[in-house]
Amino acid sequence: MTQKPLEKALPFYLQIQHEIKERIWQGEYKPGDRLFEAQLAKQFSISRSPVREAIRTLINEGLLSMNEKSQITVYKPTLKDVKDIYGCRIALESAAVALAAERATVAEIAELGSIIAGTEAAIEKNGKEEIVKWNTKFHEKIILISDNKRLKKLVDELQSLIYYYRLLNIEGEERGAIILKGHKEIFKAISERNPEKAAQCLMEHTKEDLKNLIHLIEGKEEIK
Amino acid sequence: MTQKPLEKALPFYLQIQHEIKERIWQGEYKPGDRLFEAQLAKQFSISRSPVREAIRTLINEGLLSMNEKSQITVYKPTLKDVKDIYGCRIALESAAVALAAERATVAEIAELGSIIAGTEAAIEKNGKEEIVKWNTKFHEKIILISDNKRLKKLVDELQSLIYYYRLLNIEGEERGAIILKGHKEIFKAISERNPEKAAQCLMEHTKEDLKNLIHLIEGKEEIK
DNA sequence: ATCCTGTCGGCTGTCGACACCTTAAATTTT
DNA sequence: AAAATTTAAGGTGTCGACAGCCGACAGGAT
Repeated sequence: MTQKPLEKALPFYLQIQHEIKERIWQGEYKPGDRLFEAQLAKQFSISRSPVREAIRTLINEGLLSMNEKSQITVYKPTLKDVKDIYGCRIALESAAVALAAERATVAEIAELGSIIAGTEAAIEKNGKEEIVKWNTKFHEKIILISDNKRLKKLVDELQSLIYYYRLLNIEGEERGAIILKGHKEIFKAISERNPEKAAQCLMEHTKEDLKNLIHLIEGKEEIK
Repeated sequence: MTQKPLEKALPFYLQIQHEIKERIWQGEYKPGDRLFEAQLAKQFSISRSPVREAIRTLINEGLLSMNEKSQITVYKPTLKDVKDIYGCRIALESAAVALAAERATVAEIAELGSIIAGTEAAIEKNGKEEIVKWNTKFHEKIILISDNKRLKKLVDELQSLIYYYRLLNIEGEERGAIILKGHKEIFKAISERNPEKAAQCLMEHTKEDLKNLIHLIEGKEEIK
């Protein structure tokens, strides 16, 4: 009789890591903000060691950056950076969708279908938060179907770098509808088992996204 | 077990990081080998803190891995892993080469040409080490031309994960020639400013590489 | 002999302290 | 008053120590 293993509290350095990431995503720490080991340690009432480790990991993931003088700041994407990241995402995700179109099981295709249904419902209600959630789900599902963990990790990391803009991207009246249209095309191509077409659709869909995003960013003048 | 003296210039944790990476690449630490913080610290005559940091970073880069019990081992790629990694590389590098074909300057194309010349010379001399070096240079140059730092970082990391096999891949009589042929085709496509063709060539070239690599790995039965 | 259980040693997670570097403020010098 | 030099403060890099967890081993009970 197997006994469920007792849960062990996560080590501090992991908890801190998640907490800092959360704060960045929530906008509590803004791009360019400087962070201090000692200060964080005091805040969390722990020593600097776990804080240091957490920071190191986040630097590796790209969410924090360290200059020559070892000063830590919150990652601040430039416009070129956003474009570069999207370039990578397009490359990786279009490869993923091509794989998905080849190897998706009937059940998996059905799941994708229900995600699209969910998106439609969210658009009806005009729940922007929710639309974003379904949108994310759709892309994640495709990567899952492609069954390539390495690919998933890379996309996840890229995604988290521009998490700030996730919500931005459904500003504008028709964004939800446009995104849905793109997803439907991709879905169709997968259903038809047409890898090239699926990749093509996704590429256009994502480029469209990027274009919109750039437009919004330039409008806001928040990054140059 | 004397240690070559550590330079004072870089912080310890960086030196250790490089040293460990080097040892993995040199085969001193083999896939699956376990590493111990305290032991390494003693070897380098420093405390555990910098060692810990170095290990953390290498874990993030994927060269080391940590199990549930926090034990550190050298990354051991599975066959599926190698395939996945190549899948990512193909996606990223073919995107890179397409960009390169669009925006390469005349000077850059010339540089690529001289790299190919270097490869030919190396093949003449049958210098396997050297062939590998030129091969790497060719791929790196393309990525540089594509002018996408993010892409470069991702490819570099993937590359380092299977660094073990860099030499493996030119085993076999005609490998050098085959690789060269692939490079020439890619080069031609870039010269013609044909992104699609360039991407197509690179994809086939890399798939060919993977196929050969899998063959060799399966022959050696070193990883399953 | 087999099975428990208490003990020991090894290893990681965390801590507090200190040395050192950089930057900015304060003081002296011309 | 401006420039140069010293001093102070704030932060990072490194250290040695300790606690908790885990596996190995040994000795006693069945």
